[in-house]
Amino acid sequence: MVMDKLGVDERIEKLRMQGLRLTPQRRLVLDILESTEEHLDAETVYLRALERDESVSLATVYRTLNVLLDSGVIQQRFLDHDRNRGYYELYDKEHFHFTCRACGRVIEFETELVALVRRQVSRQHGVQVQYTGLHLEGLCAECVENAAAIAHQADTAPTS
Amino acid sequence: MVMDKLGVDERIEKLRMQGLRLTPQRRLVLDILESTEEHLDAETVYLRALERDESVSLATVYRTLNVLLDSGVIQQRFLDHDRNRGYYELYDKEHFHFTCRACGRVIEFETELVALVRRQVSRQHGVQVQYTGLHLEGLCAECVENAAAIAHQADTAPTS
DNA sequence: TTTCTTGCAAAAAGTTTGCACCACA
DNA sequence: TGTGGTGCAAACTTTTTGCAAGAAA
Repeated sequence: MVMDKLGVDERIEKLRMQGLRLTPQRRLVLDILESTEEHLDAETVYLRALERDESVSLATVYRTLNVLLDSGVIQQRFLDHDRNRGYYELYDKEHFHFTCRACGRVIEFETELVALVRRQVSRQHGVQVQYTGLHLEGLCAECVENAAAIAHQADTAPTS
Repeated sequence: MVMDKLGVDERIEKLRMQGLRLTPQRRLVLDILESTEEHLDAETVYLRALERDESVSLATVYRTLNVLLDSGVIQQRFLDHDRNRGYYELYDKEHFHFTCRACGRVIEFETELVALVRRQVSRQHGVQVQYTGLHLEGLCAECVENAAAIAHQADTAPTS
């Protein structure tokens, strides 16, 4: 069974069907998002686009991202807690993110519990859920140890 | 059984313990957040603050909100999907939000499933979860009906 | 009285937009 | 060829910051 991952072509097809033109810039932005596991902010997409086409503009990147968002080909997430900036990624299978507050690493995870939450909320409030954003923050395995060490220091070195 | 809701005084005590000064402005911002069920963006807090003190500045509101955030007295959420702007609310019992995409209404809900998610992710990835953001979007009960009507229209009015 | 906080205004940071030119379909 | 997309620069929105004056502790 093939992943429910769409190829670039299928996404492009999705755009076409909406009467959108297929410009090199759009192809480029799509390809950038297609070829990474990361969640990129608009500026990063722009910088990567520049590497392949010196003449693209940031405005076009933003416009393209919005077009792709509207087409349901990509999605936008707000990952940070201290910086309000959108991050973009392909609209593939549903997954969620854990951000390490110490090292900034992002861990993706899946969970079937979210489906339960949706059902629960739908039933309790009569709503129809179209989007679920679940985002965890904390310390990753590596940083937990460091934090433990720091906490210990703090313990032994009391007032100031 | 009394709610685990903190009073203004307790929050203020929390600030004091961190060596922060208790200015009228901070009291004001805290009181504004204390006396609403809503999630306010910085500008709304500012506007409400102005009603009681003509001389407060937006900069102070932002600075105060950040101080309160750092003190763990309030928390910041990103609720919108199309407008990236921070919303602030008291750090009380854990709850989550559903935003109606049609009318903008925000419904708060609680769920014990989130605790399960945390445990699941902690176990699977060895991380330590410190914050959980869960945000649903969709249509509220009222808007579901309207949407149904609109969808029906779209069905009967095909190409273009 | 010392240090932290405020107000003001200016600057940042992120995103959108008007307009003339350009290129997909 | 015509409509929609692009680049550029300027505007907009949200948030932060430098600095001198002001006020908690």
